[in-house]
Amino acid sequence: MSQPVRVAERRRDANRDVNRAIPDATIARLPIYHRVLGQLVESGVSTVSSEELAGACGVSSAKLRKDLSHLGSYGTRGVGYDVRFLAYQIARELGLTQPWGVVIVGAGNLGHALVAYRGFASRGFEIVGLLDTHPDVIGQRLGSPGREVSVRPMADLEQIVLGGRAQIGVIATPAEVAQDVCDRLVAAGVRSILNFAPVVLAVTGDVEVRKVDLAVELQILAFHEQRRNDLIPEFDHPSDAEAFDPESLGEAINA
Amino acid sequence: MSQPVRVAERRRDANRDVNRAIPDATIARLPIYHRVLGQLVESGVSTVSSEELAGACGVSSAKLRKDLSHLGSYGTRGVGYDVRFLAYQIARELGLTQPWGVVIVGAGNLGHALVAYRGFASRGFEIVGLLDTHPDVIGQRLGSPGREVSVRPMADLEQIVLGGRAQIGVIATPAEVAQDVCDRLVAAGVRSILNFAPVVLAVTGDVEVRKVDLAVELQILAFHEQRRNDLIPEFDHPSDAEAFDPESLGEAINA
DNA sequence: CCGTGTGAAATATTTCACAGCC
DNA sequence: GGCTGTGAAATATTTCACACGG
Repeated sequence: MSQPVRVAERRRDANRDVNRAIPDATIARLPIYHRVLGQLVESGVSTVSSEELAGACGVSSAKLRKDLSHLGSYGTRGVGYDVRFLAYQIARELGLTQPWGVVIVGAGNLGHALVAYRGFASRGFEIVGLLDTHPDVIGQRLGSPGREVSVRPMADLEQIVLGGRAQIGVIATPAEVAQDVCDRLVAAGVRSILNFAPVVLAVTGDVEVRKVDLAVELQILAFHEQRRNDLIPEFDHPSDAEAFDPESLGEAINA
Repeated sequence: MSQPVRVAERRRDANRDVNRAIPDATIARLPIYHRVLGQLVESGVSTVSSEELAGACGVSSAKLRKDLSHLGSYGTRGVGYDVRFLAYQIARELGLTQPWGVVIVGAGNLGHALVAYRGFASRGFEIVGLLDTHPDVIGQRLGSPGREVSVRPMADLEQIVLGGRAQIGVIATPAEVAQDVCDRLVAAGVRSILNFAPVVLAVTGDVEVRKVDLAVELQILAFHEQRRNDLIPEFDHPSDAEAFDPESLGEAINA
């Protein structure tokens, strides 16, 4: 997706292993470590070994140690890691020690689910805008009592982003309009986008797009499920000659 | 996540490169290729080169060709790929040529969004159950006019799965109950699980779990966003001495 | 010619295994 | 003695570049 990342030279913290690229694979696991560390804090655990933490995160201890070694030497040999201190170091590496503004486009079921999601605010993400085109939902108030968000018209997008409030855009719209929404977000200055629409977004190289695609995940599961069944003799699959009908295919693939 | 996969020896199709492991990285991209091919069919395109298809999928043409080479030789040198034929081959590899039953646990906002998702049925996934514990939502009818689903009580889980209708389970519940739901799904025979709850599920080795985690994706974006800002001198970050307060940390991490 | 299919090279990631430090 | 941090080895994945076939 994106290239491994070189830490800026000007960082001051002597504790940190400066000028080292942190692998993407590691970055993708840090949020898990961070979440589990938070749970350990709540359980009153103050120290944890790589073996224990790795177990709770579903990774090998060697992988965990290697991942953490990219951030610096935050453990104590013979003892383990201080849970709170390690959580803080990971949070800082991920940028969770500063607030991020998120604008969500699309207030359908998915948009509602996102607004309802706890663990947003606690990690420094604030929903600074929730947009939709549908007159019926505009003006609706969502969210928990403390953190209410009201649905605003799409026209407010530029104002919200240009006001410097939103660094991250979330696309929770139908696929048909996702590229348009993406273009408007980028034009307004958003450089980080999380896309839930099942389309490949076209963006310039300086924009980071991550995508979450339900259908993709299900299909990966289906592949493995099929494999499991392949080992069972009763199962059988169509061969080309039997099953490939070039005429009937096609339109059926898309929704 | 899971190990690369060895195709079962008994496959008959002479056209296929038998007994080859297909890399996980390739499997993860096949659904994208499949979806874009479907769009090409709808556009009336009948042949496509690796360069064109790769562009539409956001990958390099070399990667696309290598990926497809794991399935077999389905292109024509000097010409490209037959769109419909390639779509079918990918569909078969992914297991989309057979129907899959999906049981969704949790009929909150996310469950609603999943039921509303088109592109479910068109890829052979049928929602055979939608479960919730909340008395208010049980009995509710959701989904499009043709494909209606009504919310059933959690107690129906075993009946649905043991009836052989559900091969895939989707967990769209609050984090607190996700492990319990997972255990019940597995006990009833489900071996493929898609988890939307922000917890690391503990399962035995024969169960495939994939997870979709909004917070993780946002944090990865935040990391890259922070990096971008690191290159701008005005920005600065707390050093350990200034910002790490072991007392105030902790409980704040979790939702 | 043109574009696929693929060995070989280059990268990236994971795993091993143990030296080093508390 | 125990557990971290890390070089080195093993795997996995991507990229290169070109032989080959239509």
